[in-house]
Amino acid sequence: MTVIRGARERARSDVTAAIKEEARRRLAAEGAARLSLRGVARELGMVSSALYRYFPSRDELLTALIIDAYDAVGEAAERALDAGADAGPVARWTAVCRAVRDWALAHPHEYALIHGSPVPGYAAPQATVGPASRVGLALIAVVADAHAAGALRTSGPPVPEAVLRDVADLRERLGVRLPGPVLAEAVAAWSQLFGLVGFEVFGQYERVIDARDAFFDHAAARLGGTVGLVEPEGEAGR
Amino acid sequence: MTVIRGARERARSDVTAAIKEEARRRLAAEGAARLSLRGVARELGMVSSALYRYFPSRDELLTALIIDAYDAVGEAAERALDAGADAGPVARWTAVCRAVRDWALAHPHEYALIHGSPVPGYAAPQATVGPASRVGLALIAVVADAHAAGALRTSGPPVPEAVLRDVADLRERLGVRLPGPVLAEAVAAWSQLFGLVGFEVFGQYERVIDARDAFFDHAAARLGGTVGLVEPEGEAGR
DNA sequence: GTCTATAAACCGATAGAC
DNA sequence: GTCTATCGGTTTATAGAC
Repeated sequence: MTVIRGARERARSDVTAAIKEEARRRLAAEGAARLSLRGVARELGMVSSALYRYFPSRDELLTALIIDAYDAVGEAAERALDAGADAGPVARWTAVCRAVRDWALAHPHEYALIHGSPVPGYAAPQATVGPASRVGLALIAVVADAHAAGALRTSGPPVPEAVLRDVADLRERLGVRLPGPVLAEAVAAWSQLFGLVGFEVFGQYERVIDARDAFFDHAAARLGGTVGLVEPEGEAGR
Repeated sequence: MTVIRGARERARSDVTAAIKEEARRRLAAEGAARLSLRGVARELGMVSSALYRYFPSRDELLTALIIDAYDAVGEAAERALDAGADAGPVARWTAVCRAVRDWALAHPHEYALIHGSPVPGYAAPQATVGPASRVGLALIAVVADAHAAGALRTSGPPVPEAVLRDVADLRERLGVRLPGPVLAEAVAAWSQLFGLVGFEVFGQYERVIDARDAFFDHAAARLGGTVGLVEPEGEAGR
């Protein structure tokens, strides 16, 4: 009995995975706004009504795709975070940024789904906010570790009071040990990272920048510098 | 005869404007991917085939909307550029950034049209590239004027050679007098600006940053600093 | 869980009358 | 320039048989 139920559930999750996979292909072809259950079903050789056994509505399918995308890019960032545990702070920061960019370039339509135009008529449910914050948390982890190691050099104009109040809230919710101004700069850098990535993925660098890799790495490192990251040898010398 | 033709052409441009206006409303309601000539016509009390006298296809209407949007945000940036001619470089830079952000917040769906997900199946024609560069050119103008006034302090790690070759090309095409590394940083800042704006317009700061104005101004000024802008009193003192 | 059939919409684009 | 009518598609979602 359990075996049969196990088998049934495995089959169900296989079909669910196949639906999502096909949906991602359709996403590339027609975009999130026009994603249709019927189109997915047709491509899978199923009939549209059969899909309703797996996803009760088009929006639920969309939500599943969005969560998967956030998780995928978040996981890529976290992998880079872990792999760079022994590297210098700037190199580690840049590696996390690179991981985000590489994922985005490899999955432009899923990137558009989570960082492009909102889908009209669709409101993201609460279940997406956790996965949505993974990249930001990975970036903050780099900064927090650098801070703990004393490899942080804050500078620049003072952060406005109102912003400091916001990040004090945020710091408590995230449980991160980081000076307010640094956390504020990290949030700014987080959003600016997606400016760099978005311009490249959406084709705005066409006929402007060809050396995309070098350009990105340089800009990402620069961004890390804005947050206060310095290479470890900077601790003593300079 | 000329009077009649003049009157006719004025009527024609009035209808064209009404169509675009209604199309912008539909854009907000259903997004660019689902924008339909039929829907616009219905809302205007026209019949769909009548629209084809003004726009030969849905894509042509989309192109007109895209160009209008680029021109609108570009004009806002240029107005801020001109208004800030007497201000310090950082203040002027921040004002141009603010103009872009304010326009985007006031016209989120048009912003999504030009800086959100590409519309599937639509390829932007050459006619959009001029208007698309206006914001970037305004930002570069701030930097170029600051450079001419000696209010630029370059710093930071060296810009990669390959990137310098790209911007050398760009500099020639734009006819701007600016050191390569500075132009490279300006391009990076240009894209990062749209990260800041996009996060706010697309709702990613929800429950993260409340003091949006202060946060943006601070981040924008910081961005200007990355490019090398300094307040004029920095020339002598410090 | 998958099927057929169906309701009640929607779309772009064109032909041809006026 | 606007109309009717039309072609040949598309969609979400449900009812009910198997």
